Amino acid sequence: MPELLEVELYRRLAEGALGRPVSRVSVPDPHCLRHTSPAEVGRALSGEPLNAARRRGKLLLLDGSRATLGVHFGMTGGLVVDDRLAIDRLRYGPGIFAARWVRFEVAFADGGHLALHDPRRLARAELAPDEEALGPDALGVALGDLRAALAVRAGTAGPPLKARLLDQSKLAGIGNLLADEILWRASLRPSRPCGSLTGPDLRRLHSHLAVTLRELGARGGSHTGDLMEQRRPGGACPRDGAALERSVVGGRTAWWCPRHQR
DNA sequence: TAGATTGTTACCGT
DNA sequence: CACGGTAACAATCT
Repeated sequence: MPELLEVELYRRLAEGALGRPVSRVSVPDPHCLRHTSPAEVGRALSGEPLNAARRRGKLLLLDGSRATLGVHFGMTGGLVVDDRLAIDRLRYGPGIFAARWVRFEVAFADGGHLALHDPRRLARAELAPDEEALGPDALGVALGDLRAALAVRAGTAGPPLKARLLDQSKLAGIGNLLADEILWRASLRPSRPCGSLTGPDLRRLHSHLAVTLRELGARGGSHTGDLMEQRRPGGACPRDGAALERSVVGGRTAWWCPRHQR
């Protein structure tokens, strides 16, 4: 998915859909609904406008007067409002709109609409999502909250740092690309045990996390990192030229520099 | 073609 | 039990 930066773009796009009465809900692919049915979502949202578009981590929250709709975008999901697709340059996605990829759609009385678009079918929509199951949002996270997110039981090494950064219940919004970029900038190995981080390590990680989100947000998304081009076989560290290593951490592919990431 | 992909979750093991 | 690794999900691209 779309990591936090992409979902924030979707949230801004969704603001254009607020205040417009919902006329009906259609769900071309009911597979995308979790814990609910097309009829129930229709009853929950029809007749009233959406009042707010919020985000927590990678979860988009659309508040109606009677219910809140939560949208997860999976790996390749996007949001469409009034036929405008918020496109990410998904490396493995088409980056184009196709009607058959509209999985869920809210039609407004004024003729416009808001739709969940996903070539693959990993995106999900649900009513009353459990927001509290997510950790604090990574965007703007305070040092103390990051420390708490990375805390481990006394006397244990804890999980690999990257695995914890990807754990949405501890810290919400960081995905695979952002994690690699942040760790590369902070000179920390993805496999570094959380429990081994020193005070200076933690402060360095916190500042790089904040700067990375700000910079990549301004550039246009999670795929605009300095490491992105080299995340491939034969890739070299943009900082020191060392051959990048590839490994699996937290169930995802990690690319990192064995020379400067410790 | 085989293998990879910006995510989440059920399940299994320690 | 808490928590991490793994496979599955699904479709597309190199």
